[in-house]
Amino acid sequence: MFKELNPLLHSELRLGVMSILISVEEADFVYLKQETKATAGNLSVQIDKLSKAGYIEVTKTFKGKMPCTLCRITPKGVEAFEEYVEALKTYIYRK
Amino acid sequence: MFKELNPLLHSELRLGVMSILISVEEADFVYLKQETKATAGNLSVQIDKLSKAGYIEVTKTFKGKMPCTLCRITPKGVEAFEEYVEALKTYIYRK
DNA sequence: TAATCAAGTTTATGATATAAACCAAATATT
DNA sequence: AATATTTGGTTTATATCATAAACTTGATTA
Repeated sequence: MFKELNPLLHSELRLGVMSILISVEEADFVYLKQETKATAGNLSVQIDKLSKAGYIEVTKTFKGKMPCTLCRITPKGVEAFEEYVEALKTYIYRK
Repeated sequence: MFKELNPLLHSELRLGVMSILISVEEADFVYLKQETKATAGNLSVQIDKLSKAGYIEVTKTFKGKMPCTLCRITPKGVEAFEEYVEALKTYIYRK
């Protein structure tokens, strides 16, 4: 019947971040903030959760002298996202 | 870019309930409980929220001597569900 | 050198999902 | 007939979570 919705992905902001990362494969904090229209604090917290779950990889570098937090999706993250989409379909395209 | 996800529908159980009601147009409490595998308490709370939002209509009747809570989706509920699905697609099928 | 801005992080809070506990009526058991 | 159990729920308590506000650190500007 219905598949379970991974609670880590069933969150507007985290889903937005994952959605971006699955298509671009690398994005920095500032870009993610712009695209998702999130506040910095919220984004920081949610990036942390995705990172701790092993869904994304976070690298802290510098762009010139400014700090720059780079995010990339991991294979585990890709898998989780795809599973989440499959699960969603059981709610949306119910037969 | 991303469309907002109606928080009332962006909840596993409420989405499940709406998903059922959009296809069958009438279902009772017991059926919804079976299909969603929810606890009665949780289901009761979520049905109440959907009802207060005007997304579903709840009628309390009897089946024989046993109480029977019937739920039907409203036009407003159909619209909200369809909008939610459109919004979801901006996260899932991102161009 | 003081003020402002950029890029984040930490903390506080309010909302939310969920289950546990409860209730009332019907049915089954002794 | 009284008691226990089941059915169909509702109410209440709790723990988690999303979010924004407040803070930090270093760079840039006035």
